[in-house]
Amino acid sequence: MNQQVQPGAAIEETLRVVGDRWSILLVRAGLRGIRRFDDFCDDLGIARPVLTERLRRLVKFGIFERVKYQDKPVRYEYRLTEAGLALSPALVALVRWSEEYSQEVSSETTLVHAPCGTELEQAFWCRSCQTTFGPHAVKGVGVNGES
Amino acid sequence: MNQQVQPGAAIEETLRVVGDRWSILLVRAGLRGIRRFDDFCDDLGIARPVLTERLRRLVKFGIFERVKYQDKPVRYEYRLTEAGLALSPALVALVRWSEEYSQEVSSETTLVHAPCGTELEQAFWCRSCQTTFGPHAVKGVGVNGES
DNA sequence: GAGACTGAGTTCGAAATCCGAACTCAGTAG
DNA sequence: CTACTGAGTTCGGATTTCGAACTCAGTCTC
Repeated sequence: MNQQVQPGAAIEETLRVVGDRWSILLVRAGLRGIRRFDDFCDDLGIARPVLTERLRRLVKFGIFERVKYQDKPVRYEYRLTEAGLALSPALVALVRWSEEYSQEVSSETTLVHAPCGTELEQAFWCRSCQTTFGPHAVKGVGVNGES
Repeated sequence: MNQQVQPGAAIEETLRVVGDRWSILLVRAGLRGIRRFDDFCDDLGIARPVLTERLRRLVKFGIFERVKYQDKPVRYEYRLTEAGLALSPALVALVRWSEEYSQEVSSETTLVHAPCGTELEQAFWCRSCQTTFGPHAVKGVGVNGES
């Protein structure tokens, strides 16, 4: 008996969709070009029933779409939608974090700025001030202006 | 039969720590200033045994630290470490995403640049080029230079 | 100094999830 | 006719999660 909307409840909603061990990995696989059921299955080592359920949910929330790619035996594949692609900043942030802080894994991949190959930094950008800034200068503002 | 290291396996490792319905919410609560067991409990509506286990794990992975804040009855609270704070870009990315794509939740909170109050944008930053850029210009580079 | 309260957990059984392995079903290839 | 594919579904058992109630040390109130 609860569930009153907290400031920032949106993220709760999001995590209810994407906040399990697999969904983000599925998005990641999607970004890597994986589309077919069995390929997701093999790539992630996810159990089939779970994959079925997860894909269905991600489709329902508009992150993947189920597209027929063949008629004779009717076959569908799963493609990231625009909303799905838009999750990539979050993914990148997680990859960056794991590179920096995750112990015990040799990060054999680094993210770079494609044109020049320089390792990227992630920052927030204020259009008014024309500056980048870190997490310390971020603040949440509610409709009624509460901190 | 499995578990060979994929490019970007670091994120798997990270999601094993942080990729459940609660951990990210706990970090978020930490960022909002919540520190005590019962407060986490009330704020998130998480079951107590799960909270116990989750906090223990997050401490083990260096995201929270358990700090004694009182002696008489010995009491501990949980504070975000630097590594924990460093998760905020990922959090912000998720909040931004939910603001933009999550249906059915009125986002009553927006993230802004604290000094000026302008709504923030999230971008990647290349130190060499002195530019910001979006996800399209991001590329992963392995130790051996594979795409 | 007896009773109520607090904060930080534990213990418990019931319910929901996850897993691996085997099965289905339509169509295709030889 | 048999073998194979891709995309699932069905199954029983193992693991997690849940809510509610209990513990335990110390404190506060009278």
